[in-house]
Amino acid sequence: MQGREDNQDREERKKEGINQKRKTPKLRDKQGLTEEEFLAAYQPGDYVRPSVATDMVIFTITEQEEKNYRKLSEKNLSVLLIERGIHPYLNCWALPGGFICPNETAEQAARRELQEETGLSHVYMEQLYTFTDPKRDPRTWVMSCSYMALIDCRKVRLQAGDDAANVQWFHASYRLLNERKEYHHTEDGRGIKEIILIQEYELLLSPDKIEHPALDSLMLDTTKQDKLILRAILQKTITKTEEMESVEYQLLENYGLAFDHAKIIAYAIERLRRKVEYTGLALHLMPTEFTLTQLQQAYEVILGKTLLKPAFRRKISELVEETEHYTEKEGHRPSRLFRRKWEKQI
Amino acid sequence: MQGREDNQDREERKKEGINQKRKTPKLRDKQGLTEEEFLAAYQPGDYVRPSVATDMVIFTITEQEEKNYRKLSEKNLSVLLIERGIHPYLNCWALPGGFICPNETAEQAARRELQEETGLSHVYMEQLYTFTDPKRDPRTWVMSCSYMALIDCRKVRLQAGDDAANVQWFHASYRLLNERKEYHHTEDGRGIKEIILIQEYELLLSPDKIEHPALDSLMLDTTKQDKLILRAILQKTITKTEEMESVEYQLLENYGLAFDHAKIIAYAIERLRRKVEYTGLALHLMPTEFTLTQLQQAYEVILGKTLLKPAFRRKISELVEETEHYTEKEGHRPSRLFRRKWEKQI
DNA sequence: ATAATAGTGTCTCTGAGACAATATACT
DNA sequence: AGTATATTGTCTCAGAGACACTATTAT
Repeated sequence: MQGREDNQDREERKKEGINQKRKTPKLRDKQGLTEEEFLAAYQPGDYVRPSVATDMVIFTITEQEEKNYRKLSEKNLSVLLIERGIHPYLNCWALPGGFICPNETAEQAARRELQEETGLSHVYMEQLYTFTDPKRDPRTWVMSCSYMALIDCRKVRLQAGDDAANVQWFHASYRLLNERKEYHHTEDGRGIKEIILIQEYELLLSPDKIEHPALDSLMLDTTKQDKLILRAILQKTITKTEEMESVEYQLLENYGLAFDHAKIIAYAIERLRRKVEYTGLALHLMPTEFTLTQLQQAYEVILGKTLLKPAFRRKISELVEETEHYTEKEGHRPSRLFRRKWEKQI
Repeated sequence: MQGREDNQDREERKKEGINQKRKTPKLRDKQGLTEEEFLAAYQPGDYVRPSVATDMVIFTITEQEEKNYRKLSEKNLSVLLIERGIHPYLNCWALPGGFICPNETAEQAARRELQEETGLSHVYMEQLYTFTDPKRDPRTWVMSCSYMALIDCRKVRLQAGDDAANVQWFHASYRLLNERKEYHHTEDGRGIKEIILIQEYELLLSPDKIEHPALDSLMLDTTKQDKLILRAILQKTITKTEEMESVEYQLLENYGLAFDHAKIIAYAIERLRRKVEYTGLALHLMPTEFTLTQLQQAYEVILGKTLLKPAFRRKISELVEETEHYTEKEGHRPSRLFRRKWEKQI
């Protein structure tokens, strides 16, 4: 029953509370109850509560096979999506996720989901944002506590979930299409009251070519696959006044993506781009041993711009350490393999 | 009733969904239903849902009166707390906050709460983190979607809430007491499997001296006030392995603060310290016109260290602009007043 | 006059940006 | 041999840190 919890759970809560040293337990409230008595008598109110789900934006770097044996393969920033087998948004693609159970934290729920979908458990993960628009789910009131995970897709065996839906990496492209500014002047016309910056971003998600053996079993129809491009237009409105500033996202168009997941993905990409600049976040996308050029390519696909090699190497030099291994059979000079210098970074 | 919603709400949801261009509505699922039919027949499941509240960490800069007329007043970073008049945590101090209603977003709920408590509506606010430990509230399953707000306390008329509890600014001090590292080696003893960094932080909250006229009406007993110092010891555990890293907070001691609010405040202070370094966030704590020294003091109390004047002025020069006003009767050379250059920062 | 802060000048050092030059395996 | 990438070197310029010096008011 909604809001009802078993006695064991109640007992545990009480212990938790009492274990924290505090003065409250002996105090009596206006009804003359101690905290212990209050909690024993407590009945959760019968008002409406939201469902709370976690949605995960799982990033990885995928690569496309090159025809020229000498050239390096082109890299992409990719996101894992699942095709929905049920209403609402039937046959649309959605982020992996699920409802949070009463005995777990949101992070535990997210890790459980990640494990089910990819088989991975020890990966980098961080909480992104909690989306609470009451109309974001057409069924009922559902909040989404979103997470971002960074993984190396080579470690993954993709598994279609119980609901027999497809799972697929989608190459993500997120770019600014246009922007405009509005200046709202004060009544006397002498100052500025408010500035609004309106930007339109395009989010494109196209299925990655299947090169991984584990994906063959999914038997996706390749001809159909080429036409499948998910597309969303997001309007980002930044409002500034002297006192405050606020950012708001709106979905102007949305083709093939479920719920507000285009918003969540856009938010994740923005966060990733920002954090990559000042942390070693991108290293979580790499295999154990990698070349510096591979790492630079990862940075480049995330930031959407090319970087100068010497500057890049200087910047990340404290984050990596040399191994004694080199690449082989690459059609050009072999390059040294590096690994994460994770021990030092604490 | 739990999970039940009225028809009007159902209608609105349906429209929202349909307004988004998508292919789903015509599709039929395995039961042969279109999305419209599915939603019309949809009954929310009768499983347990969490309550979701917002908690707000409202920061401001308060100042203590100096005896020496020449010296500048000492500044503090302060947080607004409310004394609880009911169980649980009766007579403990808590962050302002409340439950989210089904017709509003978390941010709207937070702004509503801020308005009730301080009378302010247009202030800087950002979502912090969603705390989901199922045992964080001894009553029942309650998640907290936390927000941080930055305000100028001179604009505030503090109002005791309906539950007749006290409202008070608390000077916040948050500092590292000690840290230790543990290295867990691999079985063969040749490498490192895991590094754990354990830090203990002390969070102290002491009531600010009442200097604001609006606070006089609260008639706090000053002798009692001096003894009232809230104190929490937080243990921050950072676990690193080659693949992942995770951060966990634990409350080792907690005197006088309700729930896990010490964790939320600590998280907010850490976020504020980080963001102040690379944004103009601190400007939201200032009055409309301020001296550069005042602004520097705000930075200093947030970061907990002194800054060099010329370097500081260079760094924030793009964020502020001159006015024609000067301070007066200060016992030393008057200083120019500046204001936020908010129009340019977009 | 003096205490205390306001405001500016400048020297040094570091780090990022930009371009150049050399090295090397694989077909 | 030729190609494409690997790797290192260095010049310049901007910005942060550090210290010093001058200016100005109320008591």
